[in-house]
Amino acid sequence: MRSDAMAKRNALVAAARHLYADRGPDVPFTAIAAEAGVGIATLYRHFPTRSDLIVGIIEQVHAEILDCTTRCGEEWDSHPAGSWLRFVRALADLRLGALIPQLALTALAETPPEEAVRLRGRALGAVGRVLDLAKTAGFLRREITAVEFSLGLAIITRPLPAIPFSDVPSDRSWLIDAFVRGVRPD
Amino acid sequence: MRSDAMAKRNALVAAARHLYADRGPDVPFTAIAAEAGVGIATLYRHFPTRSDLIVGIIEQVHAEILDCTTRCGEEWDSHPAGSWLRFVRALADLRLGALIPQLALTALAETPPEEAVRLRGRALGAVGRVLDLAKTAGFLRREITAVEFSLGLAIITRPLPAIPFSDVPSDRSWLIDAFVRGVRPD
Amino acid sequence: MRSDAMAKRNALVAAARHLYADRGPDVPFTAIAAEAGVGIATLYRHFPTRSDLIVGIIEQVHAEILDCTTRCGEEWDSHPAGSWLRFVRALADLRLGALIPQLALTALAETPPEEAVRLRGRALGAVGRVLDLAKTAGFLRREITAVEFSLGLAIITRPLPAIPFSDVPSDRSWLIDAFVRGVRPD
Amino acid sequence: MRSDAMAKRNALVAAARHLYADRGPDVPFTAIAAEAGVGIATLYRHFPTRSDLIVGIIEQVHAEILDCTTRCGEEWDSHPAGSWLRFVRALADLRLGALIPQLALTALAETPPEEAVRLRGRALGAVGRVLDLAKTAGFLRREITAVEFSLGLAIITRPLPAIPFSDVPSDRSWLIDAFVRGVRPD
DNA sequence: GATGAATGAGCCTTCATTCAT
DNA sequence: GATGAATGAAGGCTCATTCAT
Repeated sequence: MRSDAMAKRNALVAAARHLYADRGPDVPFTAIAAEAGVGIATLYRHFPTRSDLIVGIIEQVHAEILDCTTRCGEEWDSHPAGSWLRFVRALADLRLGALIPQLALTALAETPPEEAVRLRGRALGAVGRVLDLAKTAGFLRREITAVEFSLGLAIITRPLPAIPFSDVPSDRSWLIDAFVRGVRPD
Repeated sequence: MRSDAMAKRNALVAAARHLYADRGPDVPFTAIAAEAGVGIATLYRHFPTRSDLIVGIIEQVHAEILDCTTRCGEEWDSHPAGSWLRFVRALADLRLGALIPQLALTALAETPPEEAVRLRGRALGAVGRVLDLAKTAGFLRREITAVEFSLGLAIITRPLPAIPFSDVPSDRSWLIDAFVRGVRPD
Repeated sequence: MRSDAMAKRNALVAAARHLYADRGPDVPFTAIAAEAGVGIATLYRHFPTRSDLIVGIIEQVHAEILDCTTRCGEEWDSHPAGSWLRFVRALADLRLGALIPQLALTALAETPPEEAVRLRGRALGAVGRVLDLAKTAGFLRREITAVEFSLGLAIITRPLPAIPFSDVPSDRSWLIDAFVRGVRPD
Repeated sequence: MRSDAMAKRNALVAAARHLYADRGPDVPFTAIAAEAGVGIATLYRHFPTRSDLIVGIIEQVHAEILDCTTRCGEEWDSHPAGSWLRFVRALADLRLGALIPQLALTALAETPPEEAVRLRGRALGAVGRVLDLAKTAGFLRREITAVEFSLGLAIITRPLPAIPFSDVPSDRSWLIDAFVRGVRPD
């Protein structure tokens, strides 16, 4: 039963992450529970408050960010330029922007959960070390901080709600590439 | 009496736009009516559906976009570079991003209102003409379309909900400047 | 419409008072609204918080307490003993006890509503003046305060939930009479 | 193992009784199980229905009532007046009133459990015998029955929810004393 | 034409109860 | 036998929308 509960917990985090990214911050909890295939009360058992659910997502994202920075550090020396571009695109693929409104929600009622603060600090540190490599290699302006860089990437990858104009491009790699060029020193 | 009604209509549009930009997309209709100083039924009289209110806002925004393009066209020849930068920043100041969730809402129920499509087309045309000047002057990559450019600007100016971390910079001009650099040809 | 709204407001207060006394403090708001013949949202429009509804009831009760004290004061001189007994029984008939759990509820979240405090003070003052007459006439021990007297009466008139034993007497006048005797000086 | 189960059963009854008296009738079952230091399923194993738990409490209370009546009977002849007063106060200390809402709950679904009826009858009989002594000694009016007397004591010892007025006295011995005086013959 | 009162639908949250381990 | 995870049902509350004045 312990492993079964863990599976449901993971299903809930996955469902929440997917639906938040897909349908915006107003997804009903009932929809998350349904997507995960569990009852609403099960969601509350695993995540008593909204913050707890957010922290659950952040834990996943945190691990994935560390994957990105680790891989980038390993391949940096052999091909810095390609490594840098892959790093930024990999970070962008995490769709960090989808988490912004959730983080904001946790703020309304209280101070951010301690665990979230800790994880965020660690991730920012790891990203900062990659940014230092990039600054040294001339890929990144010296004045841009890890917070700014991450926030910028989050902003331009923040999911748009479905927009009723067919000519709106769904691919946003052009914007990411522009961001990469835009943060380069002159 | 006609002018009185017109004043209330304008007050409603201004209130809606202000509150959407300020408090996010979840502002209750009652709050909009209250901000405009009218009853809720008056809002419904002027704007029977949600889309009608959005169209009302779009009309205002449309006029302001045309202001930007017109002014930019007038000053272009004397100082193209400064004119281009001012244009981008002026567009950014319109905070087009604040409208995105509202536009999305109108999509859920129906096809976008004809009037909105018409206005959007006109604005995109005017922006496109400025972009052509910029492309010729070497400020903008040829492959970037008016839709992409506008959407990019909207994305990076989309209001963030309040975030519970004090180290997040509230000023976003650095991102706009990075965008301007990033859309430049190599 | 104004008078119509007032009628509904009164119906809500009456329904709430009746159901609180009859079914205890856990009556769902839906039941109160249904008893008053209005929708649930109408209840919330008239009484945005639980406290507001309680205050509404207290206003009614307050007026009735003042009726009791006034009448008692008028007839006192002609027949003090009968007047005193009638006064206590009339107070008991108000079933003040039914309000106790409600007052407690308002306390959990916040300090008691100012209006409630004011009305309570006035009612206690009026009751206190009658008690002074009773003390002088030898009907009441000197050490018993208005608060104690009222609370005692509230306690012994607090409604019981329906109890599944048929031999439980529903009439409680014997207890009230015992109270009257018990507060007399030796 | 039998004694282990018995210990848990007793812990559950004690927890339920304590929490009902302390936090009111709305205590969740999970809180009772937690207070007793067992899982929720264990509570259900020992007490399949709500009535069963109530009966468990009644058994304890019943034994304590018999203690009171027995002791009172033993000391009656040497000092009747003191014995009577001690008896009433001991009964009051049992806080029978705290059980009233629970008894009521068992009534909603069904007829009272047979075991409860039997225990109640025995306790009422024992109390009745003490009351007879008191009537003979001139401490108690002849017309007051054992049910009335017990109910009266339960009513005046029923726990009040916390009340938000600081001038409300928490001590209620004055009311019990008034009750003792009030039930005396003239 | 303007007002705001009334309404039902929907989401959030808790709790009693059952079931798999 | 004991545990605690899972569940649906129910109440609290808000909001978009309609109607009577």
